[in-house]
Amino acid sequence: MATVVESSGLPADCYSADCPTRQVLDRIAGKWTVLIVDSLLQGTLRYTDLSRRIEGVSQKMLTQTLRSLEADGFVTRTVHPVVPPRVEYTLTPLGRSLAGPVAALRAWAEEHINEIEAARTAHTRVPR
Amino acid sequence: MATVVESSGLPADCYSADCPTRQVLDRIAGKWTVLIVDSLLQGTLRYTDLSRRIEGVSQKMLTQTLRSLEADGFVTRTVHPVVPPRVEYTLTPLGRSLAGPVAALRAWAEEHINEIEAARTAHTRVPR
DNA sequence: CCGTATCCACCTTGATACTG
DNA sequence: CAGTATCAAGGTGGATACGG
Repeated sequence: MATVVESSGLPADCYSADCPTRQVLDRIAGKWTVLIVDSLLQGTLRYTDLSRRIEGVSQKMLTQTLRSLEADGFVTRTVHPVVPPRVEYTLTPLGRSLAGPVAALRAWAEEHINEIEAARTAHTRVPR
Repeated sequence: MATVVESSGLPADCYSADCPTRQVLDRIAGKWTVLIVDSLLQGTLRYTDLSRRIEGVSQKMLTQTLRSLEADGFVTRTVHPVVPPRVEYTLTPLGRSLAGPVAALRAWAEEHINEIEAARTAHTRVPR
């Protein structure tokens, strides 16, 4: 089951769009995905709950992101046939497991953001 | 040193563009950043080395990505004043440390990509 | 060898209006 | 309540040509 690997640690197909890393990166890079997943980590939420919780998201983007998260198996969508409609979104085990690497990334970001901003300052103060 | 946290695990400011997580996410989400960092993990490379190694990258994007990586303190750029020009790129300690969370993400992606693709197939086969 | 400069096609996002 | 439809704006990346 050894995968083909270049001289670096990166699989060869990571230059193409269907590289697993690329696909996951593109997903979590979206403006709303991480916020939605994080909101659902504690439990099921309704559509309106999400839209209130995630400040600034438009109906279009919330729906669109939820739909693709559903398609990828990260959330389940449950429609209760009542009036008024009641639609609930819940993380799947896959969705919950995504929170792991995202948390690692967040930890790294918060640990190193000062260093990054210092570099930016130093760089702009000496443009050339 | 306690940071303000919402009822979820996500810092409150993660709804804004200057949230550390958002900034780092946007950086590594770029099409070329991960490939460049990975290429430089083993050591210094010249501009042309990078362009040959990273198949499909245009001069514009390679230069642009390297410049912003430099501005953020991830790589150093060394110009040797000779003819023909010799410019070398090297990862800083900060740049090398970024490889950690990225590797975690890659490992997760490769571990779960089958599950994701299975979900996609199941979803398209039952559109409604 | 190592870039810069321009132009352009695409894609993502957001605003707005409407509906079962 | 929980969406869909449509349109417009901005940003990202690529092709191409040229320069020190």
